[in-house]
Amino acid sequence: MTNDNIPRDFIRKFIDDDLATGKHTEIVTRFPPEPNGYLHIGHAKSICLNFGIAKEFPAARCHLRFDDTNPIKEEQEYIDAIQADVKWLGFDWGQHLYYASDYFEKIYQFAEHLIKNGQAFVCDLTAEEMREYRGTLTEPGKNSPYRNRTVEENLDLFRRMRAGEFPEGVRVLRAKIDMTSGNVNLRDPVLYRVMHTSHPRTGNAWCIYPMYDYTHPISDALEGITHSLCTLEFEDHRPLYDWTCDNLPVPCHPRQIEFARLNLSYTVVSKRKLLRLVKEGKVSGWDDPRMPTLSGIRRRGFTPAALRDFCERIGIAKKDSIVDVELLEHCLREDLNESAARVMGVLEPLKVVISNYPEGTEEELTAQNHPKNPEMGSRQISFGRELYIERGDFMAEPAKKFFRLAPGREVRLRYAYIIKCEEVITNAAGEIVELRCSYDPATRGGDTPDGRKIKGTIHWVSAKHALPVEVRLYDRLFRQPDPESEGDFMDCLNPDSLLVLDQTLVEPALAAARPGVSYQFERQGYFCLDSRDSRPDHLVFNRTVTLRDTWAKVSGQE
RNA sequence: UGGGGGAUGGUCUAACGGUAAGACAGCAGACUCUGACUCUGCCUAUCGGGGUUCGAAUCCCUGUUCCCCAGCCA
Repeated sequence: MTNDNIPRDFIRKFIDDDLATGKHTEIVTRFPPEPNGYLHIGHAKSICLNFGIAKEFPAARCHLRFDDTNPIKEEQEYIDAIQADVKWLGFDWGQHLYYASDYFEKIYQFAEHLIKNGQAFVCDLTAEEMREYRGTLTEPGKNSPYRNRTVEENLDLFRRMRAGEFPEGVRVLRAKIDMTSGNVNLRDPVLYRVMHTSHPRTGNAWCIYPMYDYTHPISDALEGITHSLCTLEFEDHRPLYDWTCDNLPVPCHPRQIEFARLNLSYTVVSKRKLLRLVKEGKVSGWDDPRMPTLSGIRRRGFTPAALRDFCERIGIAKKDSIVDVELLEHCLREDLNESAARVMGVLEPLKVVISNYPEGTEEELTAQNHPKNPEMGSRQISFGRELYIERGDFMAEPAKKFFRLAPGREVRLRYAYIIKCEEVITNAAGEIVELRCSYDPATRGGDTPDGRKIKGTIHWVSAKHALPVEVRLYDRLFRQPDPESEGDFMDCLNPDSLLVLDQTLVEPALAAARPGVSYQFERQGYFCLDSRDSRPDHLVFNRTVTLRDTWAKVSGQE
């Protein structure tokens, strides 16, 4: 039966009921993107819902259908990218890949059916006139003067629309419903408009294209969709969805159910706004690792498993909400903590010379690839007289509760030795440029045979063996939790959302890193190779997310 | 009286007439060769007012408040 681990949201309960009452014996959902842009994390919620249901229920499937009814906005590039994103998220539509454009002929015939039944008419009102006739939210509209054309005239005109006899904008096909309806969507909505535009899939076969409200229920019905899930703003459109199914000889009448779209704190999730970020150069593109697009977060190092877990945890409801990004980060850390191999990388290096370590010698030490998972094995790391540690792991005048390196203090070098800071070397400007330390040969591997407690353990790299790389540190794109609410969202962009470090030194083993594989730089965070800008002679790593940092919280408060 | 939909801790989600639950965040502590992970404990909620009931987040009335809708976009 169904998976007990998945919470029973109201949609799944509807489906449970439909199965229990025998209304349906199989369940069919669909994910219906318009190929006019890239998928973002909001789409992930819908994908996980629709494809998730298909996976959970015994006889169920989910279709991927492109809602390609507006050729001026749609491109093959997006069709390809969307499929790649859905696959990456871990879902499979099998043979069920569809396009609304595949149904154009049927949709057209249905339109003639409506005309013949006196339920649709060709209207010559201009766009502006139609707006005037539509009325307002509080005042009813009035009938178009063309509303009473005969069936014959409508049929003739509509066929000539199809034949390309009219320029764009002069004639449309409208449903004949009710111009006085409180629901504006029912005030004789447009069904077809003329567009002398080539379509990515149908080419120049058509110069009239059906509208979403008319196309969607037909597409759903033709595919045998049982539950047509969409976002809240389509709630008002449901009467039209139902009207369409009720008045056409379609094979079934799917049930449209609406749920709240995903909003995330400190980010924007709307194609229009994301497009603006791209167009105004605030980010490097749709796949900028700071973007909430699937291509962006994939490049950033987010994992499909973390995304799926996230989508499951946020639930499905009808309440407008803003989910805390920290939940997303939590899901990510939880997944990455399990799977990422540990490695050492020094983001901002400070040179350390081990004064009592014999010059010209080096040795190999053993480091665990994952402390909680021995099956991931271990590796050898080189140790020598000259090392680099993180600048932030040394304080000339240590703050209270700071238990890393400071003058006269001891600290453990992870998997290596206990060292003690003997001398601090500064340059003419007074900046610390090097530390002279001594090491305790008895503590090889990091153990303390005498039982002494060393509170601090820090990461390091061997100066001689370290690999210089570029590292990109990302922070949230916006400074406000809800950038969409207050004024122009562009005004609260975080100027520090990207920090590029070019002095970073990492273990040489990272030369073999590949995109899509995450590493934990111990004590720093999770990183992955950048799939776009990294080159063999100039590796670029993206920081996916930091580790939780209690110390930053403590020290930041003082 | 335009139409449609919502209101449960800081955030998200459960409970569907019977002890308001979980997750995230936060706080305090334990553990630790990652100030990570893990573990323990704590904090904080039913929009207001009336009713019905032995008993209401849940049912009724009323008020408040938030969101969506006037594309030949989806």
